Amino acid sequence: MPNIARYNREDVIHKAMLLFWQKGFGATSTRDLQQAVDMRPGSIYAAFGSKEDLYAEALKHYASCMSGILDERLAEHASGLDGLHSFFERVLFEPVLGEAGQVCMLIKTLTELTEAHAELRAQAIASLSTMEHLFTDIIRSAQVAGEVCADDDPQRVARSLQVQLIGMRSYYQSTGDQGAVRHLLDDAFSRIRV
Amino acid sequence: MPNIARYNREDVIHKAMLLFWQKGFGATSTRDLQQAVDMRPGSIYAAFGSKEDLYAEALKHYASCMSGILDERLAEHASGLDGLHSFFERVLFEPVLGEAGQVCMLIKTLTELTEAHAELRAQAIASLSTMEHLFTDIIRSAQVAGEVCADDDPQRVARSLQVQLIGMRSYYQSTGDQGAVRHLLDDAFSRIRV
DNA sequence: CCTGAACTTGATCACTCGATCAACTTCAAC
DNA sequence: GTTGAAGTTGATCGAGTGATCAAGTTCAGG
Repeated sequence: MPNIARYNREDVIHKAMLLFWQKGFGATSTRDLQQAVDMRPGSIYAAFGSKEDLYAEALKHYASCMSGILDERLAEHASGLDGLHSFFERVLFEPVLGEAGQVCMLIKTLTELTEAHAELRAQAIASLSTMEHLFTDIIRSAQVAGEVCADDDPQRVARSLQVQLIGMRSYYQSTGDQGAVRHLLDDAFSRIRV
Repeated sequence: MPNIARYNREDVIHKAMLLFWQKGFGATSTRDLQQAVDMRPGSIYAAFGSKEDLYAEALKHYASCMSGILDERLAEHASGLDGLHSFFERVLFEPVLGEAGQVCMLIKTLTELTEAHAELRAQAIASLSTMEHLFTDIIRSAQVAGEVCADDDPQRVARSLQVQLIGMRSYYQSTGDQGAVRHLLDDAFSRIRV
């Protein structure tokens, strides 16, 4: 089997993710993608099948990045709750692209797409669910460690945090008011600490 | 001045809003609009100028509807906090269109559009700010009435509620889990009640 | 009746979209 | 060096886009 692809698949997916994340699925044209990843249409379609398939890869990559950042922050803190707090800070205030905070790509996907793209929606929903479970495990451990009130339902606490993160990212992207979001973030965590 | 428009402007704006809200700005074609409001392109452009101008009207109408619902719920409850709670319930669980809850149109606008549509963004941001101020006034009154802890900053409480509403609407639209959102909503209000 | 401005219509414009494909290039295997 | 499959290229496809406009329709004022 001669000749290997001239492009780096992971690099291409990463660049496509950044563009899709920024502009959304519909507003990103295949021409935009061609320029961003420096590939011609034939190569892109040979490698990924369709615009939708490439978006699916980008979405998978996004979810994987988020999990990676969470793991990283958990490893940096002895306390799971501190690690989670640090993850929220990272996601809100140290954006991967652009200046202002970006809305979660999973939420953006679900907000933009209808049932005409049911597979992409299902994929985004599954990733959101995975994140919620990760949060729930962290809260449960924090209860064992005595950081969170043991009477609270860990799933409800985790869900509330996820909803607040979603809201804060939207709010921050809209207003750009970092001070306000800082308060919102600190309040959210101080409420669940014992 | 002979001959008056055959269409009802408010009705047309309302129908356009429903379509724009459901599909988003970019995914709504002028043909879709023509069918939805039963007008031909020339009439629409004569009456509204452009797709963007019509969206602006739809956005204004949306914000006006939301304010109207809030006023309505406040009038129905002696307690401002109860009225606000009722408003949240209405917005989350009694959607204007479709079955599942819809994401806030203001947030959807800000999530979808880039600085290429700066005016629409600015309009959405202004409407969000107006809602936050309305919430803040309600919280302030609730503090006077002894329903909310007087030590809390009313703006921060209002902002937190708004962020949680944004998050809950996104979460509900994604998961469809009404029970979970009910808990989130009740928790959000029970946290600020004295 | 007419007149004529307001309004409506549907064909049409220039353009962009996602996707395709025949022609071309590359290079491991022999 | 030759082969041939993998990979690449850019022109191109048909469909759909937002917007325009000449022609047609409507109806209050005279």
